[in-house]
Amino acid sequence: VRVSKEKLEEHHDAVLRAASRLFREHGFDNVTVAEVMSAAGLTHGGFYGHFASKAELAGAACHLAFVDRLNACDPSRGLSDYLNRYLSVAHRDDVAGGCPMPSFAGDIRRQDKSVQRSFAEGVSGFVQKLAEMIGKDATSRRQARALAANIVADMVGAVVLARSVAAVDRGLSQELLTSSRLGLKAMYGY
Amino acid sequence: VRVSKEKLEEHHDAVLRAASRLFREHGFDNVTVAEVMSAAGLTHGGFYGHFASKAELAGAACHLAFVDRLNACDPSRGLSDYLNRYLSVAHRDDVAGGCPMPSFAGDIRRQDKSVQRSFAEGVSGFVQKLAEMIGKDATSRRQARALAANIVADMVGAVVLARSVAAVDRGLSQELLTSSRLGLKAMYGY
DNA sequence: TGTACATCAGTGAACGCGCGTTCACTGATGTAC
DNA sequence: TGTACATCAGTGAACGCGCGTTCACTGATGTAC
Repeated sequence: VRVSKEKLEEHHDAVLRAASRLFREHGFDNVTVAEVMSAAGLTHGGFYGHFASKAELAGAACHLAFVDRLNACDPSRGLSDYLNRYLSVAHRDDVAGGCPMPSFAGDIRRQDKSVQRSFAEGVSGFVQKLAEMIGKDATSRRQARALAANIVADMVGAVVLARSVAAVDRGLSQELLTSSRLGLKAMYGY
Repeated sequence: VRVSKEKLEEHHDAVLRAASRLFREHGFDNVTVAEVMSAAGLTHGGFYGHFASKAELAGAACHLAFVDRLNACDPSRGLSDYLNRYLSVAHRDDVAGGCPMPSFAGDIRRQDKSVQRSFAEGVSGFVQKLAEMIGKDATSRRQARALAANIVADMVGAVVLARSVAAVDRGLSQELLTSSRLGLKAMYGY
């Protein structure tokens, strides 16, 4: 059932987008190739016409997740606004469409090196972007980068932990988000 | 090959200890029952004489990891010393014997409810313990708890991220640990 | 422009492999006398 | 204390099931004339 070149490209994108969301939601190893293809409206057999392996898809999906997230972020709204959204219940509960760092950080060590490189690039880029947002408020470049790295760790840790306990201890989950939100504001607002 | 009651108890403990380390190192779903039993010096068939299922083992192993960690921690050495050790390269690289929060946080959502409860209890207890360490230095109980929650998020996020990029970007991994170590000291030392 | 044919994206069955769990069996332990 | 037997912790083969990957086949696309 050959399809036109436009359809072929659409299918490729659909597979990649479906994978990016499904991998974030359930982790690389808990999503089957068949599930990704089905979410893209195709059958599993055709997968290897689009990607050489599941690992290659994982790398591409990880990269796409970071790119999407960086593009969606609007620096002009300021750091405070960004932290509020990142540490919100909405972001905690939108795992599939959320930041790839809390989703992938725990699993990435067990993935292929290429996937790990894709992830590390994303983390580095994210720290850099945050450092630039901070940098505007004076301080040296080194200090901004160090502060950014600390903020990223706090943000990611808060969301990872808030998600991990959300199903069994709603209050603790909320507390983790709120405490980091307030703590971070007190910190970078010094 | 029936064994004595003492041996039986020893075997039970050995299985639990092996599971606690292996699960922390590789994640619940990436360790087989056979591997746990083998690490305990037994064969896989005898497993169901000790535990009703792999999920039950996961819950018990998670609980044990938190208990071991809390017992090992010495509050009298102070918060600063504790942070230094938590955010060290040694702790980053000792996944099997390290804190269960960075190891389990990402996977726990996909485990049985009983395992999630065991984890949430551990997190809550950890925050509480940290709050008590902070509480000594004056401040109200509520503030101490909020500060503790933020510190925990930062610590866990830094270790999770440092581990996730360690294999492909040593410098970034180091940077994340160091930035959080310095940032946290500046914060709780205010 | 219309026709004939080669190409190849997609389909679904099948292959290997690994894992959680079960089970018949073994032989040392613990107990009843 | 010594003996006979029931118990049961541990063994290893086997069962079901799921998943990544392969492959023969299909039929629409794109191209050569």
